[in-house]
Amino acid sequence: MLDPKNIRVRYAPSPTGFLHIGGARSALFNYLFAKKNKGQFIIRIEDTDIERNVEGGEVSQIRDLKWLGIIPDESPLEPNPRYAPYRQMERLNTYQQYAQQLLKQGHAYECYCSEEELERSREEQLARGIAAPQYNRRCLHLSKEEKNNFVAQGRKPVIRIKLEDHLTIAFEDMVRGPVSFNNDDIGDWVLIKSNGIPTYNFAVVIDDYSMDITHVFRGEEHLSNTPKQIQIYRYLKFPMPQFGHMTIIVNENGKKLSKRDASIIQFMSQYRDMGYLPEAIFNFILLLGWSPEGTQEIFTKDQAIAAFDAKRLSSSPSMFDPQKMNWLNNFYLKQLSDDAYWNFIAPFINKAPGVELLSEASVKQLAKTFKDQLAYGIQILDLVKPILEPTFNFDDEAKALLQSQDGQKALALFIQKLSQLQEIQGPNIKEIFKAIQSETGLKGKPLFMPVRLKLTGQLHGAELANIIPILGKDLTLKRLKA
RNA sequence: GGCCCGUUGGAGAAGCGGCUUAACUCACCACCCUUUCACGGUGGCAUUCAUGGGUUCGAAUCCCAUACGGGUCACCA
Repeated sequence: MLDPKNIRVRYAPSPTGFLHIGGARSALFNYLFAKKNKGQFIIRIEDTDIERNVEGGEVSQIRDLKWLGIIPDESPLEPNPRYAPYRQMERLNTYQQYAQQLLKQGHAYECYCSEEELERSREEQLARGIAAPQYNRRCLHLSKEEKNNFVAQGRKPVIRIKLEDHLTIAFEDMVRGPVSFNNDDIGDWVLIKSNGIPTYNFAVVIDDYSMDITHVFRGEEHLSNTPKQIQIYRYLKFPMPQFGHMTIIVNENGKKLSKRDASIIQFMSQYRDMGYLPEAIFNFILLLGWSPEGTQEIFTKDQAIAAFDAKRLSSSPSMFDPQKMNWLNNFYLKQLSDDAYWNFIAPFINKAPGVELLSEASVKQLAKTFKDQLAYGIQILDLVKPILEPTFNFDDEAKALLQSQDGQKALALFIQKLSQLQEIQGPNIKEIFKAIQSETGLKGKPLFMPVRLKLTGQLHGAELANIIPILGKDLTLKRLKA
């Protein structure tokens, strides 16, 4: 029996791939809804497409979800005995049992049509001008003899549902409001495939019922599946959960993000590998298709749970904006303590070519220098390159500065003063520049740029007073004299 | 094509009949800070809510039509 006071929701991925943005978002909103209502969030694995399942799909999905902070109360790895098992391929008996019941009640029938026959019928209908061809019910009233004939031919039947004709199926969608479909636009679809495995639309109903799921938030692509499922609920007299269909996330062309879409990085593991913080991704997808009541944009997990309200889920599609994602990640990065930041950035910066020239303390300093502008972890490699492994391709402006009398004078004086310095520290470097300025009257670009150019090959970059102590006296002088 | 859903600035969006000549955030632009870059700060950026009708004293907000976009029509989920 459904207990309306105990909210149970689920995220039900098929292990045909790794966790991507769309999946993470479905999971997130289900999770928030559960936690907001003190209910349970469940992960169920829909692995009935045995052809497309991939190795490690299930494990990585659960791992990546947990990384994001989306922690299941129940999953194949942490089952509640009352509801286990959590993989559909382990629940085959249950589906079979209900399919037999439907068969007995006359709400389903065996169909022996071959793929070719189905295809032919489809083409015929198309030729007759029927826009949405559907199953022609050829096998609806098969005699025992006809069945035996098919079996003798070695055909294996599927089980199809017998839809109630002319039935309008209406429901209240938690995101979209009232929605209705007519059964006449749907054909008798397959419940159990000829290999004995249920189709998605059948298995979800049985599972959502068996697992006492009360609310279903899923992607818009399932909206037109819902009437099919509701028909099963009616036949089996199961209490229905509430449905809410969230919009899809689209790419910059306005199309649904497909797994093959190269324009946007969409797998969680890729974001993790690139150095995005789980909190930032959590926060980012939270705001994709949902908005809070006020103007708050930064949400911790607990704040998100407290603020979450399914009524504020958007019904128009949203585009994934990598720029805002970067902004958010940078925001969270800046919040990190120095220690936490170092723990985060070390694996990235330690891969930078040339890093071996520096002591760990210097590398730490170097990383810190870029903390405020870093969008994501591996970006540190680009930022650090001019310092650790500069290339010297000077443009005209740079050449002019280096060759000018003022520039050469400033550079020479800098080298001289730096050589005499005992301890290289930021304030000392600043003092040297000040001294040169008062001795020569030079300022601005001619004063600073020659040193910067010889040191990093760039006209832009982090403050010299920060960089030079990191590189140390020897390395600095070597580059300046080169 | 049938069915279903959607349409507020470059992006995410608030707005739910008068308080709106439309919040907030990202991006963009300008200025300030600054040797430069970045960070930070200040300001600018939709007289208009896809279009056309209607309802109303009054509409982005309600209704209808059109256009455009998307989802779905499998023995995939």
